[in-house]
Amino acid sequence: MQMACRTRASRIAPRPADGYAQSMEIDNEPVTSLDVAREAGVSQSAVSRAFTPGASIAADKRERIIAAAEKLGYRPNPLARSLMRGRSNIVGVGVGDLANPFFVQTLQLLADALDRAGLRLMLFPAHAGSGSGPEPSIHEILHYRIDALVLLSVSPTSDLTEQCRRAQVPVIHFNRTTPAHDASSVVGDNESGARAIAAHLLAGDHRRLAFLAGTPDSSTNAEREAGFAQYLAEQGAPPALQECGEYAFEPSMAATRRLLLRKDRPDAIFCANDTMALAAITVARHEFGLDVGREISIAGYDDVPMAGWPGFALTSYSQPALRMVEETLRLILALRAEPGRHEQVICPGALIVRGSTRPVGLAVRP
Amino acid sequence: MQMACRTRASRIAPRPADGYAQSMEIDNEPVTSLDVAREAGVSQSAVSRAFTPGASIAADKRERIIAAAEKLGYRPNPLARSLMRGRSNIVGVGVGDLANPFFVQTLQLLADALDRAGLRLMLFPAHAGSGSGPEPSIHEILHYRIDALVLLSVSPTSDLTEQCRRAQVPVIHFNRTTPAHDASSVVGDNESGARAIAAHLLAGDHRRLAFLAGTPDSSTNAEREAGFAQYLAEQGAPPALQECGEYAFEPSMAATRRLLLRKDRPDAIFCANDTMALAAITVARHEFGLDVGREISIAGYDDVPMAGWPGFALTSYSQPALRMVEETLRLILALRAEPGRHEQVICPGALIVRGSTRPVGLAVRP
DNA sequence: CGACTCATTGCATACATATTCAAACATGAT
DNA sequence: ATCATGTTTGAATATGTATGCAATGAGTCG
Repeated sequence: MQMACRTRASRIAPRPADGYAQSMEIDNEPVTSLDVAREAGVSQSAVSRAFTPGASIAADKRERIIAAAEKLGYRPNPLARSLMRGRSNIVGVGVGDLANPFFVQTLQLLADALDRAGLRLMLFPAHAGSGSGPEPSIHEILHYRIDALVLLSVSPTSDLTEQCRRAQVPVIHFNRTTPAHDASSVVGDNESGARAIAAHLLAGDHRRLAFLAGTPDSSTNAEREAGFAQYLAEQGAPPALQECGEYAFEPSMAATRRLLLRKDRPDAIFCANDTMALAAITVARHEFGLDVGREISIAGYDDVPMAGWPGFALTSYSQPALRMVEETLRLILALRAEPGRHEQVICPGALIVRGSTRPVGLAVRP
Repeated sequence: MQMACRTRASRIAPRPADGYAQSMEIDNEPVTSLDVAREAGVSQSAVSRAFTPGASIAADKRERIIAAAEKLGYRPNPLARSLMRGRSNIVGVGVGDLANPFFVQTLQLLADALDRAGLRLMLFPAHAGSGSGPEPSIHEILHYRIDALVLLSVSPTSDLTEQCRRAQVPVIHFNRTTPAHDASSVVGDNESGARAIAAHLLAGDHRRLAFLAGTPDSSTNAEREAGFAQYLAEQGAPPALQECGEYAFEPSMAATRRLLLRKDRPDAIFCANDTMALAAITVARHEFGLDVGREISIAGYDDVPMAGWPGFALTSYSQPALRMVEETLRLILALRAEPGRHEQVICPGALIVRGSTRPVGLAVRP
């Protein structure tokens, strides 16, 4: 049972008698463009123009207004501005699973990038509960006249896609493509990456490969699986065993157990992301006593920071998070000029070889 | 060098000739309360009241309006609503370091909780670059008439605190207290937790304890350090060695090396959070070949999900993230009624004993 | 039936800004 | 000096909703 939380409450001192009220204790009323206009002796329109880049206003007058604004502590009210302009400078970001460190990294980079670009980030949960789709809150977020909607590996309902099209809100899928190619997307080069992993494992002289799959209906999983299988087929290698770990830790532990309990136990496992690979290493090492990197090879995908920890030394194919975020930002800026357009961006990664896979040329024959 | 990203662009088909335009292809113009009013044969005020809980309107009329609204796909424009009400239903959330899994977990829970409460989450980066304080963007966020500002372990500048007070925006510090107690806060019971860890380590019959500190100027670090040191002093144990890991992985690896290279190597390390403890385990095991949990004990703080992974089995003191988020939400709702008030909430955790510390009663004497 | 209360209703206005329009103004060319 | 051209300017209006106010109507009680 949970203990109750301790609480200590207090109040701010009441404001002093009205005689002192002129001292700037509490100025609840916010300062508006009209206040600045009066202070600078100009019209409200002029104040607005002073804060609108490219607006028609004399340079000296602008300076006078800016000075008055700073004196009063004025900033244009973003709500009123958004209402007028029909555009809010807000970007909606839907995130499903923050348990995957790759998306955490992405979110942090995206928050920084948007901030530098002067855009606000509205975060909302979009749990891809199978078939249920994102929460209803996303529909309200659309009404904020957002500049764009970024979905971090979230499957959208067709209803949502339709709503965005009608509201002229560009949708950018991050790390996922849509079957219909009816929206923009920024993804890694999943097929090439999977082929690179396959080549690396075959070169390590492994006999029996396995593929630990992620969420079956995701495009990343489909592409990684396809690239892996195709390369094996091209090289005349037997097809890989397969289990599903759903891109999550616990299910991947179970899936790894199933693989390692087989009579024809695989000697190499390619996991469709790093989280699953970390689970596979954990099970192989601590439950089966295997020497990962010698008796069994395990490779992942994403190259999250943890993959580099000495305890894992995970061979992986990197996804360039920073580059992908930069491309996302570029798309956001480009698409708000042309909402109807869409663009698919593919960012190449690189094979990162570490100790979790057997080095090429050092095969251990029984 | 980074390879260029591949790109594939396409345009949506141009809208059909105007003869077909009445088919609902693109309705750029959003539907307003006035449209609904006309459809339902009422005034605009009535529509507004139909969407305002507690407003004075007849039940049957409300139903008729809701029906008309659904038919037209109407939702009140949140920007206009916020402008009128002087409150936006938006909560600003400032986050410094998402490398700490505890804050990731918190952010996810907070996003869910706010969403269920019908509040929007505006995320902004607040890198606690020593002395520089949060980014300037936070000042603009204040102008959104946000309901509250939640800071996830971020040290605010006094300037920011002052601005929030004047704008009547309640500030809630998560996992950090302010020296002046001039704002609300939700924290774990750091002192008790540190004392529990100390008691556990002493009971394990350790001879030489060390404390791996986090960011020196954070309240969490100060409290955990104080609780740990006080308990040792009370029990007559010698004071702990000390190094600083800054709550981050790499610096903690270096700090652990320094500790383990000493002639008087400690046989137990209490790390001020789990991230640092994972680094300590990694170094002890892979660089010094130590059997963690027998030859050396390592304990952390937070009990993040990774602490439970079999590869770490980290003894830790849990911070109840869900409970803390619930309290934060309660505070948000309470404080927007009384902006001047503030409240300190302390949520107790629990000692979670795993394999990374020597079991009590099984001391290995040389 | 009259006076009273009370819940509804619509009109008008406020929220804080951006932008259209026409007028004012300056500039330069003829 | 005249005209054409182009830049500034402020008044007016628009964005989409919430709400104060007075008026309407329906009951209720005497």
